[in-house]
Amino acid sequence: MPELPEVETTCCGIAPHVEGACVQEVKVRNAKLRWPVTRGLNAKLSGETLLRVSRRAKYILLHFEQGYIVIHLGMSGSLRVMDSAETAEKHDHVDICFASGKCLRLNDPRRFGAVFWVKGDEQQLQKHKLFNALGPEPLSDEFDGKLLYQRSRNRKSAVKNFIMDGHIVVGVGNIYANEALFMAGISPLRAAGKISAFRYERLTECIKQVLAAAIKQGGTTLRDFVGGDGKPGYFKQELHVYGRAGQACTRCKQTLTEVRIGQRSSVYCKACQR
DNA sequence: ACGGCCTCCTGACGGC
DNA sequence: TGCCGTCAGGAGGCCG
Repeated sequence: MPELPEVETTCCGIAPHVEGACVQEVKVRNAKLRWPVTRGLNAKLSGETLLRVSRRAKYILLHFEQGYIVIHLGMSGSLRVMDSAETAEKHDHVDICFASGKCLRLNDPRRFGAVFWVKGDEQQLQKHKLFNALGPEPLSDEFDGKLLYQRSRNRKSAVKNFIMDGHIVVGVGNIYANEALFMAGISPLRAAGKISAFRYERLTECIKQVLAAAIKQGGTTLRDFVGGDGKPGYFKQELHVYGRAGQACTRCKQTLTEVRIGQRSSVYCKACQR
């Protein structure tokens, strides 16, 4: 499941191959993604230059003169740069083909992903319903312990849900929420409003650390995002709790506990996390 | 404003 | 071998 590090790595991986490229054709084989793929993309973008690739939260932004193609990978999506002539396989839903003969191809088995057009400049994008209420980027200076502390006052929800709420901070998915809470020694079940400023400082640092480590590791797998051989692999970062329910805590050896918080699997150590 | 649940979808997996 | 039920999971939408 693409988490922020995979999305970031995808952006970095594709950017050198598509920035400055001229769109020849946009092929939509299946428009039924999370939302219908914007109609008329081919007519709108043929002949236009892809100016820049960037990212906001887990949305990948392809900048054009008149607006943005916004891509979300959902749970199972991947983007690769390949020859346009390469036969499309099952779940290859959208191609953005360039005059160079290369294309950007979206594969998404579960179709929780999205491809849509937002007209206008950056200000217009910011005003978009999906972007106007987003919290800061987790790796930015704007995201700090003070912010988490202040915004969590009087909140009764579990801290794990709190840090996964994109209105508070973007890009913290299930895997890294679990890992950061383990690293910070905080129970995922603890009420967000009952955590001290001191512990939020620590949690903030842990979130930044796990994400930065994963992104750094992603840099070594950049080649996976280019070419037709297989699908991009996600990072096999050493995980301390996620997916390890029933196994021994790497710190104290006690058996890790699994609970469901907000329909999501959460694994933690009852001894190390309070 | 907040919290909790629902929904989209398919591959993987377990049971028989 | 095959069929069927079950489940995960990002995150917006909706309801109370």
